[in-house]
Amino acid sequence: MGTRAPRLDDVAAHAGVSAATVSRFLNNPDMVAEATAVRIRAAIQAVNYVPNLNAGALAGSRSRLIAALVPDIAASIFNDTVEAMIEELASDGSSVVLALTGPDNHRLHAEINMALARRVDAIILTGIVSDAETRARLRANPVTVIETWGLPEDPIDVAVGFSHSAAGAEMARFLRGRGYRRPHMVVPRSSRSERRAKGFAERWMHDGGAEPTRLDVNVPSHFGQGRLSYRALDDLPERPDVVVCGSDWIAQGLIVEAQAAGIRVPDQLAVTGFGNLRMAGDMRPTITSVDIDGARIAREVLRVLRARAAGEKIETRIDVGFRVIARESA
Amino acid sequence: MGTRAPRLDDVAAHAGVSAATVSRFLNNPDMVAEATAVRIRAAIQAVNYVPNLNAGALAGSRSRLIAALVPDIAASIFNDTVEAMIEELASDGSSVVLALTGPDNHRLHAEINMALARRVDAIILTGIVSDAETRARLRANPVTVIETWGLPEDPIDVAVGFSHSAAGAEMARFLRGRGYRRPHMVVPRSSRSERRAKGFAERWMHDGGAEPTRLDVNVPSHFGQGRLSYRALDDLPERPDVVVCGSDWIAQGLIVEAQAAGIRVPDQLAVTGFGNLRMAGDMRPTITSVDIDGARIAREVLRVLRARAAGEKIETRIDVGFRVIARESA
DNA sequence: CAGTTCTATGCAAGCGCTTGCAACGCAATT
DNA sequence: AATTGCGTTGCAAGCGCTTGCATAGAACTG
Repeated sequence: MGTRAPRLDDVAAHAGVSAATVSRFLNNPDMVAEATAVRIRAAIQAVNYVPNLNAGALAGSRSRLIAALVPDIAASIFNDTVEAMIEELASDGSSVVLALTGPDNHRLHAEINMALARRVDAIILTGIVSDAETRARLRANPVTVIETWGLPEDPIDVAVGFSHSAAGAEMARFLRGRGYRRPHMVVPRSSRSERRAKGFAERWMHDGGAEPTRLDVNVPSHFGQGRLSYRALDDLPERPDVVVCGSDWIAQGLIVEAQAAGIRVPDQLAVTGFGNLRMAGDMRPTITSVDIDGARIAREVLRVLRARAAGEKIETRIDVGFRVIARESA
Repeated sequence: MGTRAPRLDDVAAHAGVSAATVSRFLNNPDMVAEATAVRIRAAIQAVNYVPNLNAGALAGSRSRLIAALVPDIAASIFNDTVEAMIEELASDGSSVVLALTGPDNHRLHAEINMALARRVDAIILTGIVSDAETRARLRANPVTVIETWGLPEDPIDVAVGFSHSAAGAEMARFLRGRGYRRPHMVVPRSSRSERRAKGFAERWMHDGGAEPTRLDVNVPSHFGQGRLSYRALDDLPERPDVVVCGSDWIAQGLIVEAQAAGIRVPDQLAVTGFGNLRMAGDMRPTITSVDIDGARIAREVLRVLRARAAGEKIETRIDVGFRVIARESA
């Protein structure tokens, strides 16, 4: 108790080897002979050794720390992805420092500084759009930067995501195929949502439809906005037959409000969401949505990190795609 | 670019002082004279210095890293609290390593090891119940451990939370006062929920009511369970007049399913939730719930950490209370 | 004005680990 | 038998910072 925590030397002494060998055993197990490994394992147990990762990070080139920056986690559409990444990375021996940049990214700069100060092995940006200056700053730094969810033309470093405009276009195709004619969009004020809306509108008009109407809402989007968005339909010159929502929460809120007003979904008004949250499949009616495979993104991120560590070349834009999930609401 | 990253010495040389002084400027600004501070600030700018927190952690006694362990974040009732803690700690210059222990806590041990290996300044447990062995292990370690949300009799170190049984009891009192007579409980399989259910039942019967019926559901609880729970009401010998749900999600799902079945809430069936998620106030009908002030918990956590750092004595059980929020659903 | 206290700074010894280099023993090769 | 090569291990020099102790003036004190 009062005695200092055991160090590598203590383990080494106990096992009758040098500290270097114990270090190798810990980091590159197959560099040490099995007979030695056995003794070291026993020694670690015996002295109850807990390595000091800070010392390791200082001496070595890896900190085994990854910074994940997201706008928020209270009600984020990225939570599944973030959760999957944390689990995936944990299985690889790395931990995640989760930093929140705020809906308007106002803490982005400070959190990037934090990440650099900790010498993280990588910075993962999810749902974050960074200004040119920040992008330049990150590019000038040797740290690995992975942008997820989006798929920018010119990634800072590596991007793992999907094309939002393609997702929007696909939804347009889908709804047109189902016979809808007057779509209305509820668009969160984020550049990703904007791109989806643009992709939707372009495809819709390309296929001969009239320009869709739209309502912009603040981020983070939530259930309550769906209700408000429903009421805002009254202000439209013409009643839409389908409302394309920027998130499943908005869709759910809109459905609840519509039903409270005695409107049947989808008969009198169809609704689609985005994100394919678990709730979407459980709602009454179940919500037609777009699924993004967060676990897949997480796996790709880990793959990129491993490739980087091994010094291999990697693609800089990894498309994980999306899937429109047709359900009852549209 | 190809040149090594600037260090403390570089700043020191540039400012014409010793590295020690720069270190002090960074960590205890008021130990250095203002005139010197000015030069140091300029030097930091000039050489574009980013401190190395790993080196700092190794040399010093603080890592400025806090480990927050939670079961999950995809659909967690703790997200508001966790978010508030991350923000609060960020404002204090610390970052949070978020570790997921899984719904059954199966990764708890591994994640505690990770936290200890990183020499975190504190481990924060939220929504986690640890076995006696783990508690003993943590107690044997000098690290600060803060349990939140719960308020155990005998905290590992410090607890910031509220009495779940009191919250259950208060809900019983509230519903009885509103004239309900046949409550049914939907209880997630977590020890906290269990304690609330127990508190509810005891108070209910103490006040002369019959023993409430109950249905246990798996964690993490979600919207879909609410729907299933509604259907399960048919199996009850007698129809309840109010369903007390272990989370707002369950309550919401149950309401949606009841309405789909043509039942009016609360006239024909009342419902209450727990957690006071933002959605609860937006639902149709708005959901009567119990509010836990996550921001308050976060502030208390920071206060505890600061007090510890300053070597002050602190209470080991900090009750932040709860509030029943009466709304339309019950 | 000598003695005492304070304030601001420097010196240098670590903090606990990683890793390049060298060395050793042993098996395979010539 | 001499040489080469490989698999293991040890040596020791850092990695970049913090902090106890010492010091030198400055600012008091009586």
